[in-house]
Amino acid sequence: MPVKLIDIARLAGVSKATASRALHGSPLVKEETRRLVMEKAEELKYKPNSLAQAMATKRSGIVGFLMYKKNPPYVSHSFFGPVLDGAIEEASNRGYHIVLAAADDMEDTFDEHFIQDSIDGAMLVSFYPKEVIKEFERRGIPLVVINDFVESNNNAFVIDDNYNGACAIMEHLIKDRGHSKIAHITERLEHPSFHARYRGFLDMHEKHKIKLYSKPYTARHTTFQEGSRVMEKVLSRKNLPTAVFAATDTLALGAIHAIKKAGLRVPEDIAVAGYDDIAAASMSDPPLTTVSVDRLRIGRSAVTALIEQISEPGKPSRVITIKNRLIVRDST
Amino acid sequence: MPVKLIDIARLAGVSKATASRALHGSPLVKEETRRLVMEKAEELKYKPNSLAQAMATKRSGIVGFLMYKKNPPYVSHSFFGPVLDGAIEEASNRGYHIVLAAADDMEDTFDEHFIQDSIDGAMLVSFYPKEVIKEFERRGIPLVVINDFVESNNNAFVIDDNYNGACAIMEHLIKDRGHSKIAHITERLEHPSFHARYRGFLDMHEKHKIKLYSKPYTARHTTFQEGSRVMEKVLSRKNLPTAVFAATDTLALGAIHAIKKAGLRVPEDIAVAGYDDIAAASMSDPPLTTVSVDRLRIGRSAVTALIEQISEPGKPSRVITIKNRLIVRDST
DNA sequence: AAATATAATGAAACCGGTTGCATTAATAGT
DNA sequence: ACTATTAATGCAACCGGTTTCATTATATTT
Repeated sequence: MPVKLIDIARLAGVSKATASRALHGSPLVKEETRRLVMEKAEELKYKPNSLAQAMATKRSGIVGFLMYKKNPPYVSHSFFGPVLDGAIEEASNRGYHIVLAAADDMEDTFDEHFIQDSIDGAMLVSFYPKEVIKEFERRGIPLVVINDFVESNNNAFVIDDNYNGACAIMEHLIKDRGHSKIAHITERLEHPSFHARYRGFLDMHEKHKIKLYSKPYTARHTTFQEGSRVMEKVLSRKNLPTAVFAATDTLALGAIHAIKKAGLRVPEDIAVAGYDDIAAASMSDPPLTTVSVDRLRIGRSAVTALIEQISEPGKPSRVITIKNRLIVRDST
Repeated sequence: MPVKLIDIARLAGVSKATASRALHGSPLVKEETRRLVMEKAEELKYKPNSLAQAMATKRSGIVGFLMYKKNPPYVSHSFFGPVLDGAIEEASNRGYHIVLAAADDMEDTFDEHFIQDSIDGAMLVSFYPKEVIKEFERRGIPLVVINDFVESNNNAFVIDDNYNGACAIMEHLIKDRGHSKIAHITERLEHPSFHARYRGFLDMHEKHKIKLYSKPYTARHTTFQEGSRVMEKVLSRKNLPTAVFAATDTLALGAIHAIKKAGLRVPEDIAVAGYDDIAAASMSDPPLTTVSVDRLRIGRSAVTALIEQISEPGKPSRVITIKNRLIVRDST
């Protein structure tokens, strides 16, 4: 039923080969012939079958956006969601499509029917084990990793400038607001992002010659409840901090909740700063001071980098750092 | 380089045809042959090329998740995000993949390279014009529409039970809390969801014999800022309401912000209820009373329904209503 | 005008599977 | 033992494009 290449070829009185070439602007066809073919194509509203095309060219125009199945939310995650949004936008502009996949483990990742051979490349978010990255490389699938890094040869890594963001927050607390007893609430420090933020936390203490208030408090997950729970632990100490730097906004919002519940005021008694600038950060009471991570840009850059990897196979690995911005609101 | 069907066929000493049939458990092959083939396939870790397979069977195993380009955010939207999450989960369980597309207008939607002929069906979120839905039907592409409805023959519609949710909120405000001056903040009433919520608002007035406080206040978009701005208009009246029913949580949170800013307390001076139960609703101060819309389930049901439409072409249209739940928190 | 170079075209193979139909092997019937 | 069925298998066409290579039409050179 749908119009096929052979249809317009016949109508134009040429072969499939010529028709195909004409539509791709090959210099091998006479200008006159090309016009004729295009005219007919236009007339019949011909659209090439993308599967057949992918089959023949070994280019599907599809890239994968891979998430870890362990812990939903996937795309409704306050970080991944906007990243995906940016990726969609960029992909759409460049004629690519994004297919989503959530896998349990490495084997699963590559068993995924479509990953196997039908995508031109992939983006990895979440915290994938290093071997997965290696396996992509082994199979020669172009890959871009978001917010993680591992030594390798042919990948791109798009990373928020966590260290500088954390430094900015800390200098704001120390220099602009004069704090010197600052608690740090974070999640798994093994993760590069949290680790970099922690390093900023430490280094600014050193730079401004103030001593640590305490070791970091570690939440089990990045949730409001955990932020609240961990903050309660902080509040149970005799010696309270005057400020809290939470490694994510979600944790920060939980912390604010706990502080208010304890009858203290934010920022008068304890100031709170977060990281990410998620939607809820500007809607909280008080609005949260944080670091705005340009997640849309991360997504866009990831797609851009991926397309580069695709079109220049063998391109050496590189790290793309996305700048962020301190947003001072009323919580500090 | 990758293992092809012909490879394992040769290794097993059979033809491609037999190999293919063996792998699909066709009753045409001898048990013994099948075992041999499967063994070889296992050995070489054979994975069929999904594009070739799609090409031959005219089934790609891909479904589209279509969004409107007009107003990002796409997937980071507090409603669409979780819906997509649910869809991912269900699709993943059933061996389907989801490809994302954002289009500007109808033409664009169908020009989208991949939509054309490579997806088995599609889900429509956002507020698509009716003609788009008709066009899908005309082309015979299985379609599921989320949160909208239009008379048609072969589609499924997955819709939150907006009317009952709104009634629940209103009865809570009226009966449990004794309010009788209730303002309604909403967005474009043309949209079926908002319209149904509004009907609930009206009908409960009638049922409980209380008269309307005012006409609905309409925000230009569903944003915190708009919620706040519109609430300020309400607050500028001499005769203040004792409660506000906002058609979305985002608007409700904006309203709370405006109320607090005006020096009034929530819920003591003015109670506020929202709708959706987005993540921020439980993190606000005070935590928001709202209707929990099971967006994950909406996404899962959409995929389930879509797969049904795909496997039973010509199946008549139906509406699938997803139940919701009143969540009473401290804002009322 | 003939020989040679170059521009356009088409036939056919290919991408990697699935499936209709003809054919051969195995089993059943008499 | 010989034919009639039925069970297994393979050949080849097909899905809808792209691309190599041979071939024909046109232009250039002498």
